[in-house]
Formats: sequence, C-alpha cells, structure tokens
Amino acid sequence: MRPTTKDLAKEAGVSLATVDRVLNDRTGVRGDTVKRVSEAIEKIGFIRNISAANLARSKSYRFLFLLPRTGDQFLFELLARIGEVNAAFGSEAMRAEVAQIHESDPHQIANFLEALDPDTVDGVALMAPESPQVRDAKLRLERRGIETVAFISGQITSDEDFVGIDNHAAGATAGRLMGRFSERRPGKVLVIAETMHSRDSLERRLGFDEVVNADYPDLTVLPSLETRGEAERTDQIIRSTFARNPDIRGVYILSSEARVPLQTVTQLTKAGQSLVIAHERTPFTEAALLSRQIDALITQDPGHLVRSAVRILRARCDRREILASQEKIRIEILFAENL
Amino acid sequence: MRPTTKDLAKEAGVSLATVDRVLNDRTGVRGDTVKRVSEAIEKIGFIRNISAANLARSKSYRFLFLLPRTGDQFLFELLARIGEVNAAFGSEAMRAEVAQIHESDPHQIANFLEALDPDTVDGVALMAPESPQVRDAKLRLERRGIETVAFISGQITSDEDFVGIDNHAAGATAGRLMGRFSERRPGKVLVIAETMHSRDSLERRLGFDEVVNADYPDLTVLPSLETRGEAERTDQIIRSTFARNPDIRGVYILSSEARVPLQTVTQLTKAGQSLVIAHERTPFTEAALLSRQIDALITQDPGHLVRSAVRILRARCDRREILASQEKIRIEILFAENL
DNA sequence: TGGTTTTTGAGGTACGTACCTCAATATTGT
DNA sequence: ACAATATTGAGGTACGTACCTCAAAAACCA
Repeated sequence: MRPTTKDLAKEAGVSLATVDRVLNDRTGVRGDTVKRVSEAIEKIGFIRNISAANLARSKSYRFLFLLPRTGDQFLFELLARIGEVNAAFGSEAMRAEVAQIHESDPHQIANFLEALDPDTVDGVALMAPESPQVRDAKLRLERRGIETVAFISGQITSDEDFVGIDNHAAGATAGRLMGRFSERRPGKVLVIAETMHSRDSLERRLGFDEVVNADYPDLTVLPSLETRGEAERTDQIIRSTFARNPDIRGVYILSSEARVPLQTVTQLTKAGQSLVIAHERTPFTEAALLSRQIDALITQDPGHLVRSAVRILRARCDRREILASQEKIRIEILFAENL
Repeated sequence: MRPTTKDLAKEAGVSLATVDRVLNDRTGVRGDTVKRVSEAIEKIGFIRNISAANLARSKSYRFLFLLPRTGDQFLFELLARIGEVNAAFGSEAMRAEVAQIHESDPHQIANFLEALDPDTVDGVALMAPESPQVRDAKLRLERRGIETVAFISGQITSDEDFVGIDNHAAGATAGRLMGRFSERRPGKVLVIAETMHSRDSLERRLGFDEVVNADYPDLTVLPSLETRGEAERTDQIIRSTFARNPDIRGVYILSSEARVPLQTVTQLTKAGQSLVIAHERTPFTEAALLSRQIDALITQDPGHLVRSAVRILRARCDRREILASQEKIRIEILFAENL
C-alpha cells in the first residue's frame, strides 16, 4: 500500500490539517514544522495521489490549441488528433479545444491570448510565428496562471517549452537523404517553401544546405521558391524554374503542406528521374510515397505532438516533472517500406 | 460538468444501486432495465470516472515484464525504461516489475507463467520466442484473468496483442536503405543474425531480401551468419567470411544486439568503404553512427515499447479501448543528423 | 505576567464510484 | 390469490485528498 496523508501525519507527528497545510502551501505553519513534514515525505516516500486530489477539488483540465486559420492536410491531421485525445483522455477530466486565428497577424493573436480567462483555460499550446507581441503575450499569460507551450513552430525559449522537432536537424536529415540518394550524379536541387520569413523554414534550409554543401559538391542547391500558400502562384513559379533549369535532379519541399507544390512537381518530372523529399505525412504525401512520386518523407507524428503538448501542460498544472524521453519529438524518416 | 452516476440514475429513472449493478455487471437486473440504463448512458454521454472507481476499490495495477535472462545494451535500455515508467506513473497506482528467464527454455517460461497469481499480477508483457508451450501458457494466463501482450518478439495472434514493429517491414526498410545507399555499385551484402531460428530474424531477412533482390540486382546477399550470441564465434565467422569475400559492399546486422558483431565489422572495413546498417539505438550503435561506422540504424523506441505495453495492459484491465495510433510502434530510421 | 497573535489539532463535508445490507416492491408460477 | 422468487430502492461506509470551521495550544510581545 502506498503511504497516504494519514501515514504522513503520523510519521511527522502532526495532524492531518497541518499535513494539508504543508502540502498545499497554505500559510500559518512554522518553518520547522514544514521541515518535519518534508522530511517525513522523503522518509516514507509519500507520493500525492493526484487522482484523489483532483477528485476532491473537482478539478478538470481545459487546454486550448491555438492553430493557424488556414492550412491543408497537415492542419487537418492535427485537428483529428486533438479530437482523438479528447476521446482517449475523456475518462480523466481533460478537455482539449481548438481556436484558429489568422497567423500572420501577431497583434490579433496577442489580443486573443490577452482575453483568455484563467478560470476557463488551464493551458495553451500555441502554434504561431515568432514575434515580439506574441512572445510578450505568452509571458503575460504565464504570469496570469495559464500554462503555455510553443507548438510545432514558434519561439523556443527552452527545451521544456517547445513541442516539435529541431528544424535544423530535420533539414540536415533531408540533405543527407538527398545526397546519399543522388548517387553522385551532378545536378541542381530545387527547394520549395511557403515562406522564408519563418524561423522554421530558415532553419530547415540552413540544415539542408550545410549537409549538401559539405558532403555533396555535385549538387547545387537553388534559391528557395516561396509559394506563399497560393496555389496558382505555386504552380507558376515551379514551372518556370523547371523551364529555366533542365538539370534539376532533386526537389526538397520544406513546407509542412506539400500537396499543392507536389502536384506540379509530379507533373514535371518523370517517375524516378528526380529525387523528391517532402515533409509531413498526410493522405496525399503517403499516397505519393507509395506511388514512388516521393522518395522520402521527413515527418513528425501529429498524434505524438498533440499528446505531448497535453502531457506537458498537464504536468505544469500539477507542478510535476515530465518524462523528457517521452516528450522528445522524433524526426521520422518514412519510405514506402516503413509507412 | 461531466455527468455522474447520479445524473445517470436520474436520466434512466432508476436508483443509484441499479446503476451500479448495471455498470459493474452484477446479477439481478431485468433485461429491459439494463437497456434503459444503457440508453441513458448513450443519451447523456456518461463516462465512468476511472480514477474515482480505482480510488473506491483501492485498485492498483501490477504489471510484469518477462524478459530474457541474457542480453546486452538493448536489454539494458528496456530495463531502464521500465524503471522510468515506474517513476512517471507512480502518482497513479501502477507498478511495473521485471522477471528475467532464460529464453531458450520454453518449458521453464511456461512454468513461470503457470505459477503467477492473479491476486499479485494484473498483466504480463511477454518477450519470448514463439513456442507451443508458451503460447498455451499465455492463453491459460488470460483465462485465469491475467492480461497478456506479446512484447517485441513472439507470437502475433492479433494486432492488439503485440507491442513491437513489423519485422518484415523493418527488414524491407533496411533493404531499401542498403540499395539506395549502394549507388548501383556491385558487391556482396553480409547479413549477421544471432539466430535464424526465431521468427523475428526470419522476417527481417525475408523483407530485406525481397527489396534487394527485386530492385538492386547489383547486390548479392550472402547467407545469414549466426552468432548465437557468442562473442568469440561472432568474431571468427565474420572474419572468415570477409576473408572469403573481398567484395563485400554492405553489412546488415539484423539482431537487436549489434555491439559485438559491429566491433569486428568496424575493424575489417575502412570507414566509408562498406555500408553498415544495424538495428536498435544503444550507446554503442549511437556512437558508431556519429563516427560514421554505421550508415543507418533501424530502431524502435524502447521507451515507447514499454509505455505502450503498460497502456495496453491497463486498458485491458479496465476493459477500455486503446488509442490505436498511439500504440503503433514506428520503424524509425536514424542517421547522425536525426539522432 | 497578561494579552495578543500565531500555530496546531480535531472534526466535519465533499468529490465520484464501489460495495454492502436490508427492506420494499414487482413478477412469476401454481 | 397466494407464496416464492426476482428485482429494485434507500441508505450506509469507504477510498485519498481538499478545504472549511472552531477551539485549543503554543509562541510572542510589552
């Protein structure tokens, strides 16, 4: 049997009321009494039963995922996983909700965060581009008692404060695959991004270039193409770049929504002619991998991302340590064989 | 507020006692009353509060990991992760223990399982080679009310009953990497296994061969070398095979303990000369990957394996559904870049 | 020393569920 | 219609913790 507060009271030679005061940081306990209780906790290995505590205080956790307004299949995957989490953690008192905000307006995001009520929301997973306004709003949120984590993209203040992959490493991984798959045959590599104004894109590109430039001198990486998320523009700029560069051997799509650029790329390259590496597993990229239109996918598990964010926020609410190895989001490499 | 048993009783027009009888499958309730309650559950979306239920019945979960007696670094990783789980799930009432048995003796394993007491153990994660005795003992365990899962290796009766990777796919992934990294240069591929008498090894080999034979005709896969887990023998057979085959271009170590064979392989090949692909991330393989002695690692996350086994056993104890996407163990591919 | 303030203890209720007992109905068979 | 049986209800206690009140004890100050 695990020791309870009663055992703790007996061991410390105090009453249950005092144990309660110490455990919950209430005032009116002398320093040496606190110490006696703390020592007793250590001695008998008391671990607070969080389930019972939450039951007693009727606590439930309400978390909010703040996601971009616009997106394609990757965003949809995230939404689906958030729904799953609600179903799976339903037996505990946990609810995850979603709010979607136009991501390009930091002011609006900051305002939204400002308006959140600590009585309504316990934690926020924030997927938003880096900006001073948002960073400040995030800090203020924490000061008001709402826990926050940066989700997938955004400002990384510390390891514990970010749920997502190391984008520099992800880019380097893509670069390594591109190089090793290229079989030392010379050619150009096209890089397609949604925008190069985000830190994520810059880091991926940087990691990619580092590996390719250092180890694969036969490959020439072209300047990044920016789709801006516009389908028509995407099609046009890819087509014109291919027209100008007949010797494109590889394509690296570093944005998380690969569907639109991939459609054009597929039309322009004969299967097996060009190496294509893209990010994120979605119904579209999965099918493209199976039909050999993509050679490799670099991904992060959306389910893991969502659950990790929830676990981290929960641990913070409970002032508990997290299990670091569980929350490390892996940079996965997917071929048709290990889908 | 989530509906409680009281709300459920009111909705169904029965007493709390009857709700309790229905929820816990007690006898003495008429069929149509059960139906009324069930309908009310659906209607108000009642979800049993498992924390409160476990509190009331002072339930705790005791799980046992049955692992091989002998092993190297991968086994050590597993043990470490089991320890972590105990620390992390300590606030809930869960304890994971380990028993290690000589894996080559199915009779002894069956006897051990037979001796387990349902009052002492709620579930067993069983890592043992396939054998009729063990399979029967496992079935008898379940009939006696102890939940079981096959862990990492062993008999796969169903998807839900196995925690580990698809070894055929893992082998195929290794084959794909070997082929694509080989740059169409002809040569032989050495395959090193601990034993080819286990289903896991056979499946990995099969998957590997399928891909290499189909898509990379320049590569010739040699017959599997069996180390039998003996260090000296391992060294000898690898050396003599290399002596007989000067044109070995690739080495695939398919056993989960790669350290010993890898040491010999490293001595025999100049860096960058031979492609080396191994399984499982351990301190040794990780270092070898960083120093370019290994080109790629195919791994399964030991922490994920352990936690998944625990979650599955727990869900079974609670007669709850699992979240399938969370329990799918991924075949990970590791390079130096995405360690 | 007496009074004031601080600290501690004792006891209660509550959370949502399990499990028990006993009495009160309802249903069944004859 | 009666007894026998099956079903249901009412009420209690318990799990481990939170949070409340009130009184008792201890420490502090002048």
